[in-house]
Amino acid sequence: MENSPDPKKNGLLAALPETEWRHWRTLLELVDMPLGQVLYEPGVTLSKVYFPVTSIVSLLYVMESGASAEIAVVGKEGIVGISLFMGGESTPSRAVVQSAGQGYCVSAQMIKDEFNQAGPVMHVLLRYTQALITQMAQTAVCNRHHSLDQQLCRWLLLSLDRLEGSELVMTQELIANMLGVRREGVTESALKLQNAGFIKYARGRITVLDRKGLERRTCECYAVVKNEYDRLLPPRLAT
Amino acid sequence: MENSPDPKKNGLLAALPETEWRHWRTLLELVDMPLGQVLYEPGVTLSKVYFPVTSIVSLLYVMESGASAEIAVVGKEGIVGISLFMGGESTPSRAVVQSAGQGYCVSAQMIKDEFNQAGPVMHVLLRYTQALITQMAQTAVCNRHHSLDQQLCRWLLLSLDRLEGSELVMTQELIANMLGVRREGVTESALKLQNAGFIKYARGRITVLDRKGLERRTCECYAVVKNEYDRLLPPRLAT
DNA sequence: AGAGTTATGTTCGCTACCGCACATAGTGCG
DNA sequence: CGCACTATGTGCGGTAGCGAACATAACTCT
Repeated sequence: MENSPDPKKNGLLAALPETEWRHWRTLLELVDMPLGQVLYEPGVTLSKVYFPVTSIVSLLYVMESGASAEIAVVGKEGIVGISLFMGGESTPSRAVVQSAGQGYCVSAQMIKDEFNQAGPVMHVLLRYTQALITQMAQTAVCNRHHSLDQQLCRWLLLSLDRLEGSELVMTQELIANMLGVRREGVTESALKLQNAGFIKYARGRITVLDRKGLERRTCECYAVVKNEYDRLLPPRLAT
Repeated sequence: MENSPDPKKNGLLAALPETEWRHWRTLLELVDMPLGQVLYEPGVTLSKVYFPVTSIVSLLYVMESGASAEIAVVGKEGIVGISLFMGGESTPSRAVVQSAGQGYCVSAQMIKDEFNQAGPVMHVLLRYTQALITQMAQTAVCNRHHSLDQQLCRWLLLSLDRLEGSELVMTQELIANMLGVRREGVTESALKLQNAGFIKYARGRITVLDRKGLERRTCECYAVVKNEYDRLLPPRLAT
């Protein structure tokens, strides 16, 4: 592909020591990840893992009724498919591309082999997994206690952190699916944010105008998660 | 202590291969775990891990406002303190003994050493961690979509699975704290369950009379979690 | 037995969100 | 241009759970 993004734009790949890295380059396959693509289904053994670079992936659980709820979101800081190295090989949730982009793909066998060498790769992946756990835990807390307004702010901020720029391509309908609420509810909350001058949007494009404003309006959950990611996966002197 | 429970009553300890086991016996220290004991606090580096045997431990997040929400529950199937071997050494949540009992305690250094041998101990712990992740994820889903009635059933069943017998020593006030709801709400839901003949209770003692009844009334979340624990940690030919 | 404490039961007004129905406005495509 | 489609806006009745205040009942300690 003409302009492949640097694999080191993915935080986990960037965290590999130089010796590991030379080996890994050869294993990585760049893939396009279009909106809505399902990376894995509940209960199905994974065959690949993905390191998003410009894409964002939602882990979500879809109920028997068809209603859904996002459990966590993975972007350029992480990896999709932790159950492979955790040993379960599958999960009850589904991974769906929430924001189109590219990522690097590695086969199940390779990631397992690398992990099982029990070296730095393993330790990075485990620290990432702990950060992911914090995100899930805080999602549970937030779902319990916070208003839709606050949750929308949190969600926008989490997405923003995983993108270049300040524009999200994302309909309110989709956001509602992720948050597990009504589309109308998202419309109302989004209006409030727009009227406050924090965002502006039109037909599936949301532009964040005032990040600090969102941070002021959201609940503590965002900061808890952010701090934990920063603590566990300190940004390297990246590209 | 006169009548120490068999350490192998803990599912993870029971899953150790015989060779590991002979070594481990010597590391385990039996401890009493009284109701309300805090095993770790948010952000504090853990110094021990706990393998509950007859106790149940809640992992919960306490908000700035003082409100709380349970993230997951750990009993004789698991271990309290995964952040030690995951590499973070601490978490933003708190671990509190929800049902008094005993457990086995191992120092931080020992569990890390054992884990870092990258053998069967590590693999068992990681599979357990994946099961725990599923529980957290499902808690998030349940908090989003299900009624207090259903959540109470789920909570009772999760506790029941981690105890001998069918009596829980637990006030409605405490349950409300765990679920992150009002005490009055728990009273109302509990009344419905009592009127339906599923449970009976009085002043901090809840007796489950009809487990199947609870299973019928709860949401799918309970079964999802239970199945995942059974899949990831198949019961051995234990004591 | 009596007093204080803890656990549970009940009521009331309030709010956020739901489900539904429908209105409006951009966008793409013939 | 005009039509169909998609995204967003709005109104309305219903309800689950909230916060607060208070009632009752059981257990504890002296």
